[in-house]
Amino acid sequence: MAAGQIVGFALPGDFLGMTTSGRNSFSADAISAVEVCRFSKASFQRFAEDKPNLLRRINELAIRELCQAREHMVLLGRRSAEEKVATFLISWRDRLARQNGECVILPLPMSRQDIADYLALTIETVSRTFTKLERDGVIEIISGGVRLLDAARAEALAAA
Amino acid sequence: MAAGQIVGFALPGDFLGMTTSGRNSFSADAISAVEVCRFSKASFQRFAEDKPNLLRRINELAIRELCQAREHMVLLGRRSAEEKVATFLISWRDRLARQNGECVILPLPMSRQDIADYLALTIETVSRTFTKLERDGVIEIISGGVRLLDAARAEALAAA
DNA sequence: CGAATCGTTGAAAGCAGTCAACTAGGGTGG
DNA sequence: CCACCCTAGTTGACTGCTTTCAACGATTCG
Repeated sequence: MAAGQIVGFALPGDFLGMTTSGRNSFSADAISAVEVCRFSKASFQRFAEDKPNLLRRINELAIRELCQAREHMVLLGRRSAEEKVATFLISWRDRLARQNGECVILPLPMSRQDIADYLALTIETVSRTFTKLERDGVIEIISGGVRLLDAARAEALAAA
Repeated sequence: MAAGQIVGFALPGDFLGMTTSGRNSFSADAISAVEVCRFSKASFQRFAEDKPNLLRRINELAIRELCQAREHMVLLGRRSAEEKVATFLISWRDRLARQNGECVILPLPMSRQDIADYLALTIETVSRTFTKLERDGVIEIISGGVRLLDAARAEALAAA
């Protein structure tokens, strides 16, 4: 599917409770092998019925996602292609780091089209921007991902 | 403050529980006279402690906001200035209608700058787009708002 | 080896941003 | 009461970034 809007990439352990809601269809696709735990909304609700701690936890998750969504709005609306891509790389790196520890090589299992949809860019602009970042010595494009050569510069672009 | 990001406009009765969260500062400003009920997060949490119905209700609110935020992402990333403004006008009209019933005259108490920040446009583009919509007979610009002359066309632009 | 898909690159067009001038209202102080 | 200023909004000319359209490489799979 071309030119959709991707609102996020999930990593192992992530909770996707809020992605689909009635007819407001947001769906979830897999870009690599997945194992999922799935609950029906009703039975989950029954399960959580008398567990205020769990409910509060879910609440916090929703609020966190909401804040992220709002951060992402700023990104979509106010940042250049280069800043978008840099921000994407840095936050992707940080999320991976939280899972596997620090690393210089960033695997990017999603397609350029997915990145484009996530950043509200075209696939061509994403590609060009990757190339530009490589020319500038910020990254090196390798098969299935990138090597982050100049994290400081990337962070500067992301923070901008 | 110029060129910020406005994530929403609140109407009477709206719940702003999720707008500020720790250091992720999103703030709320008033553009007309307001009456607010304010709870500290802690005491509200204590109050809601043993009321799963309330917690679930809050949850639904958060999820609704999250979906709206995602819809808004699509708007910010994928729509032209004209579509953005039309979408803003239509959804603003619908929200007003839910409060006061149908109306042709839409009061716009927020400034052009606010609209621009909400739609991730510049004030000039917002102004030009209003003018264009007026030239095309979709709206008439009046003091403090607009008159919606051709709702169908506006809706078409908004749905696009 | 072809076919297909994904990614890269180039050239051109278009939309929104930037910079700047101008208008209209609203409030203040002489 | 009027001159002045200050802000909000409009409009114009121009630039520039991203998109669009198109061709070209690279990799995979039958």
